[in-house]
Amino acid sequence: MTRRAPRLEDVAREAGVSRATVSRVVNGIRNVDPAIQDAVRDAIARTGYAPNGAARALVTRRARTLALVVSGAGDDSEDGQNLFASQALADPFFGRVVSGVVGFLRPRSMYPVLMFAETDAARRDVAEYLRQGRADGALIFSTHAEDPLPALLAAERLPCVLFARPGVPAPVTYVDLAHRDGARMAAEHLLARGCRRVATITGPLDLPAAQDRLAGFRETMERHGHPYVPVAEGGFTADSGAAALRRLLREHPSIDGVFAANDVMARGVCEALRELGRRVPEDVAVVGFDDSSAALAAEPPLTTVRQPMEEMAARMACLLQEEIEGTRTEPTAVIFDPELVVRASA
Amino acid sequence: MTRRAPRLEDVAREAGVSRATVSRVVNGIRNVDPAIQDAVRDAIARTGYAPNGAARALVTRRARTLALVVSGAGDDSEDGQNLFASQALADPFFGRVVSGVVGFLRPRSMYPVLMFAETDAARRDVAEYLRQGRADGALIFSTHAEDPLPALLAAERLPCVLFARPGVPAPVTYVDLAHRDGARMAAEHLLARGCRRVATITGPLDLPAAQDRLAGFRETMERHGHPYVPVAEGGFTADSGAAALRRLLREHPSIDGVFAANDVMARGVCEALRELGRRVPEDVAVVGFDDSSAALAAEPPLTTVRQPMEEMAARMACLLQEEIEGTRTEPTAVIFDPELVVRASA
DNA sequence: CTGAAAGCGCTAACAA
DNA sequence: TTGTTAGCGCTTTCAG
Repeated sequence: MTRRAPRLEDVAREAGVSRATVSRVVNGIRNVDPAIQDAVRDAIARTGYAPNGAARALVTRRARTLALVVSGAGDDSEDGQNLFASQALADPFFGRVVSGVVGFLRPRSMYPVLMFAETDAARRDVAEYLRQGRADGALIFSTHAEDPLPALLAAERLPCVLFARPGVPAPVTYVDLAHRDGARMAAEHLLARGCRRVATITGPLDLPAAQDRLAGFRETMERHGHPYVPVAEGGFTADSGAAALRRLLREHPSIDGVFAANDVMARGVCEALRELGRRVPEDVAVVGFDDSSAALAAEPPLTTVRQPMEEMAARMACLLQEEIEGTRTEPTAVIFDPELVVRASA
Repeated sequence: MTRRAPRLEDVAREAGVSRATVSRVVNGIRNVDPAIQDAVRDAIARTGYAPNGAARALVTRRARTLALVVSGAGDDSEDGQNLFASQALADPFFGRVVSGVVGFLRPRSMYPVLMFAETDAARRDVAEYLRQGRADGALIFSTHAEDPLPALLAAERLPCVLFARPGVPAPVTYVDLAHRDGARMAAEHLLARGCRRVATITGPLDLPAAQDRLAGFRETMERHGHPYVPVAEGGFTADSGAAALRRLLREHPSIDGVFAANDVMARGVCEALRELGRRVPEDVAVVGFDDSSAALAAEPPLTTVRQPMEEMAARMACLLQEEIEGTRTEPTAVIFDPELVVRASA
């Protein structure tokens, strides 16, 4: 006795009205007699009706679903496909992104579909998924600057919004941070607290964000009379941060301040300093970037440049919706302002 | 000139066959003349056809989508809704789960929809989403034993598979680990390496998994002549692990081995020990549980009981598909075997 | 303000 | 082996 799920028709009969009227009530369209609205709502409750998503999507040409894509730049060298997912999610960055996206979507009864696009095949799958209309658009978070996905989707006119300015220029909407301003804040804070021999550990320099943070930091240091700043390149991982710090100290043993281009590296820096017997912040002050969960997990908690990830991710979803609904047709860029969060490390 | 997306009809005309034939080719159904198959495939390529997901879902009554639900036990006390998502994703556990699920789904051109169910309202939304047929079933990962979601879905006969035996008994399929066996391995390893004053830090004891790990550990210790084992309860967080260790040491200063019921706590234990000037493993050996990313991040890397999360998650997806397709109608339990991974901490 | 009716694009009987 | 056709359940003109 597996009874068929109730349809609009059933509710209509129960309420003594037409399908159209029930549909109007379900979709909150005005111009329906309040009394009838109540009757319909009763009938819905009585029958346990739930509108069929596929039928609705078919006629409205909208899945009411967005894809959340974590995208890399790899080719089809297959192995490590599984690793990509776990590594991407392990980034403390990710939780805040999802939180922001979900915060925007949930009130709209929408939920993100999680996709990984680390190979050519996976990228084609993302495009295919969108073409099938299973998702209306994609929120793209690239781990590499050379990610070909944005261009791929743009070429097919599939709606998408990127996190961060694309490395390969493409007519695409994106959300980004004023990285230079953030780096400036870090520099000024270190100088204000009295640091005079300050170095910086950058992210991978093929990333625009890493370049901008470096440029902003240098700029500000120069303006304050420090034209030469020791620089070491890191890879945004804790180990790479620790290694970069050791390289820096070898050349410049008297460093008293470090700006690391993300919190994860800054945390590595703090650990390395502790091992070397240098106190943070007394001997060396450390400033991170992002204000990710790594900032609080570090010992001591990091002074850092906060990137409002939740709002940025939510805004991405909002921009994507506009693009899907055709409210906006031209690519746009929205740049958020960073904020200095002072904790114990500097 | 926004040309309408090509439909089955267009491909059929292009290939000079009927819609049905194109449909058969698209869906890989036999009994189609190879020559015609080629012609159809050509036509598909020429037109750039992609089957409409909604239309397909409408007629097959299947969305080809699974929900991946992270579920709590909270009520509607609203605040911290956003926190729930980021906290859940911050768990090193999560990356492996997603990796396993995606590994199973991707070859089937399926992708998980990410949902969070930490309040009554959110739980109702999950049920509604399934009732609408926007997803065919749910993979449920509960953070609390008292999670009401499984029972809610089971009552509506909505397909779902749980990670871990439900705290509230319900006729639901689930995947779990032989926790007792895992704890036994930990105990035997500590004893084998010569530890004689061994303590354990448990997870929240309302969780069946935490209870089982404790029981298995005690059982084995007893069998080997250690009827009394100091126990402290933790909360599966690093801080709670460190705190529990300090409590234990206060009562039992000469402890030479600790079994922590997860890696995150074990990591906290290692840090606390280091601060107290005790070496790991020379002074105190530490064994964790899970083999999550925390195990490698710890200093030293943790000896731990591996839980094959990826396989378990993949199996959940598989079991859910069976349930959706009606291949299996009775609730089932699949229990996985743990494995001891020996690293530096014990 | 409400109802009748025409599809949305596809699959799956059933016929040929 | 291929084609014809009847829906899947809903939204949305267009009449009334």
